[in-house]
Amino acid sequence: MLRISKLTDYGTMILVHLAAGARGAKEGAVNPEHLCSASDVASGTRLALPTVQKLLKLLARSELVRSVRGAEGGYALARNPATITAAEILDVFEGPLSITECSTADSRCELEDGCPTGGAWQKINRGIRGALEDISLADLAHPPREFPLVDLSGRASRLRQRLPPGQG
Amino acid sequence: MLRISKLTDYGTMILVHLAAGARGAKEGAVNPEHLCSASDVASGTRLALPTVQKLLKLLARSELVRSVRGAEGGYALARNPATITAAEILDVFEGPLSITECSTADSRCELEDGCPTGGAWQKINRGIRGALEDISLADLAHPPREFPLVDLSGRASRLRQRLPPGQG
DNA sequence: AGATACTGGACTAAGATAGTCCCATATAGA
DNA sequence: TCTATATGGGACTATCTTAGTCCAGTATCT
Ligand code: FES
Ligand code: FES
Repeated sequence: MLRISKLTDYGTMILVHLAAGARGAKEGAVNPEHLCSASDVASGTRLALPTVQKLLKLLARSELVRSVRGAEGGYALARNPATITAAEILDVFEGPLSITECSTADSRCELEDGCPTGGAWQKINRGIRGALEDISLADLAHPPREFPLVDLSGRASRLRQRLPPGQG
Repeated sequence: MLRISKLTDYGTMILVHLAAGARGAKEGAVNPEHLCSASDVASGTRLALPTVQKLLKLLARSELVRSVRGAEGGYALARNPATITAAEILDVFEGPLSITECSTADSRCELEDGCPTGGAWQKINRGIRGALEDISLADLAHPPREFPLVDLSGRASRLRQRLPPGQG
């Protein structure tokens, strides 16, 4: 149920690597200036290099990761991991697709008139999205810690302001 | 993000039709004895008949719907709509798949050692499932009413006892 | 200049999905 | 008993999506 693609899973691993990899570079403290090359990430995550390259290219086009070209170039997180939400990560890899076809903003559902569910899935979707917006990349990068997986009541998330408009 | 298949969406429409259709048959009160044929459901939901047949066959094999063969036969919900959860519905159509490959019970993930996320998606998945277990088919069948889309804190759902073991 | 490393996009194989169709079986009623 | 009505099980195909690879181009550092 409710699968995400492998690519999204890999992409999350890569993001976590970037979040944690910046730490290992300089004596324990996080160094946002540190750049990881695609090869670095591939060996660090044990994923195939071409796949990592593809995903990093995708990430670099998003707001989440910045890149520096040329020798000694590489990738780094564009923002603090604490301000990157799981919902944003899913948006990058899976697009702004919703749980059902008819709940996307732009697609018009031809069944809507006869549909007896009346947007129930849409509401469920919004609730799930709310939950994902309360989980940050920093949470994902610290597995031993229990992160706050509570409360999908749909109230405004404290991280909401980073989201592009029209995707809720 | 987090798509469910069209078939699952259709299947939910069918279930809602069965839940509501039993009502229309006899003067407003729900009649659990009323059987809907596949053709009834197809015209009621405006879905293609072969697709409806396929989905009803699937549903009949699950615990959610019972069937009567032969002339004057048809389908009806096997249980009260209030005791059927959205999580169960997803299980029927999408199988017990989890949000990521490595979070299913039986599949062993070969990346687990090097995986930096340490089961974060699994926890997210469990939370989402908790939310889906708190939404009943009866909730889905009453769109005007606001149903309780709150609290995915992971505590035991009050409907949990109907779920088959080993899928939480 | 030459090496390094990202950028953009094409491309393919494999798998999942959506939808249809056929034949067998069960039941009710004439 | 015969026939119309329905479900049961499964095969089958076209289409879309996914996963993974590869190449030619561009920017930057030494
Ligand atoms: S199927 Fe599109 S609105 Fe319900
Ligand atoms: S990728 Fe399988 S456990 Fe993380």
